Amino acid sequence: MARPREFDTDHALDGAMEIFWRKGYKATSLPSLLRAMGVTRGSFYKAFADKEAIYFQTLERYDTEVVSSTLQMLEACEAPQASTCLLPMFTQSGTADRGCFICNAMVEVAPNNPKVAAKTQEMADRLKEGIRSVLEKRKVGSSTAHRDELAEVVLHLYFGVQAMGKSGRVHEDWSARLKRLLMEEQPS
Amino acid sequence: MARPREFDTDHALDGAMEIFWRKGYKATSLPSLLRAMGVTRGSFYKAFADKEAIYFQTLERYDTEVVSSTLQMLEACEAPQASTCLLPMFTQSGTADRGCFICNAMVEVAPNNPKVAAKTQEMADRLKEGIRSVLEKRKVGSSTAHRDELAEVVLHLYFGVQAMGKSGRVHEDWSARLKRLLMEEQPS
DNA sequence: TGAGTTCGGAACCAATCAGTTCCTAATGGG
DNA sequence: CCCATTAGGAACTGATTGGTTCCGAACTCA
Repeated sequence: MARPREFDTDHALDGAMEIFWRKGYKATSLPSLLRAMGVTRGSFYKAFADKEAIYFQTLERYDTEVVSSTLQMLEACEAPQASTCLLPMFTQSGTADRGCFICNAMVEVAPNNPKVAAKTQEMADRLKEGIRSVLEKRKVGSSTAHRDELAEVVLHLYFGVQAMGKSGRVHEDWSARLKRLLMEEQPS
Repeated sequence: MARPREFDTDHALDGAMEIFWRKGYKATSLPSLLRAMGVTRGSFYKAFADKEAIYFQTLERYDTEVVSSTLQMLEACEAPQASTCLLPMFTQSGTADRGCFICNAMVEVAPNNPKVAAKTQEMADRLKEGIRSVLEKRKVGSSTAHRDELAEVVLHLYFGVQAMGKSGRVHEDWSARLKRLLMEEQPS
């Protein structure tokens, strides 16, 4: 019944995610957000409550789209060395110059938004689990506990790379670093 | 000549650094910034140009105060194990709940402010040098190149910890992790 | 003491902020 | 075909944004 939407919700959410990801929460004004979504003010408030609510929805979307595909990539990897599977997470080619949305949300939004804080932690935990699984499958490290510790270290390294990457730091050879970190290669 | 300042510039800068550190750049409104500095509008624009300029000055202050004292702490450390010296960087007790100002600046401000990007990279490099020096002094690792690599890894871990800490993640035993990372202890 | 200079602070500025109201257009069910 | 319901969008809200203007007060130096 009644008049149907003229815009595609998923497409609008993608636009919102893109601009929040690129410019951050505060720096994204409502007009620019609407432009990115291809939606007018009236429709926006009818369909998505308000700015804070849609930000959270874009986080959820990042989880189901970007994080999930990363996990699938890790799961599908058949390389003998764990470092080979994990390396794509350290080459920012996929995320271009926007960095990692989770990292941005953690630093800018999470401190004064408990829901965002909880969601980002949940996503980080999913990533860690994916990393842990890669290590487990290849029996990297000397025990389950050791693998868990290595996964935690790799996860923190990932966020460190993402944070520093936003200031334009060039990433050198993480392939070699990961290999040595995971003891797949002797230090030179 | 002429009327002297009624406020202390350093004290005002400290107030500015504190609020930028805690709330970020965009989220700090001018009124709240002035309140934190204990300065009125007129005096503010006469003494500090504008919001962007004073933000950069607080970054410089963070460098000369916080970063420098961290480096001194690393330099003065006489513990036999490098991990013991580096551990304080991973316990957020010093920075409380504000995280690391450099990390915040990298993620929120650097992408659209080249001066801030360059400054944060410079500070990160200073930190890395401090870490490298700690490792060098104790001959951690198998070579100078290997020590440099480990310093780079520890630096990235530091920023990862800071970023994730802002979402409230609890930090577990980095002491043990650092020990094993720097090969000062065998994995369990 | 007077001239010159800077400070402090209130008032003011246009622009922008997120969010609301309200009316018209479009649609599907009965 | 008509009515209930919802979308679209312009216009408007009050609050807040960062920044400027201006003037009297306070001070130093000659």
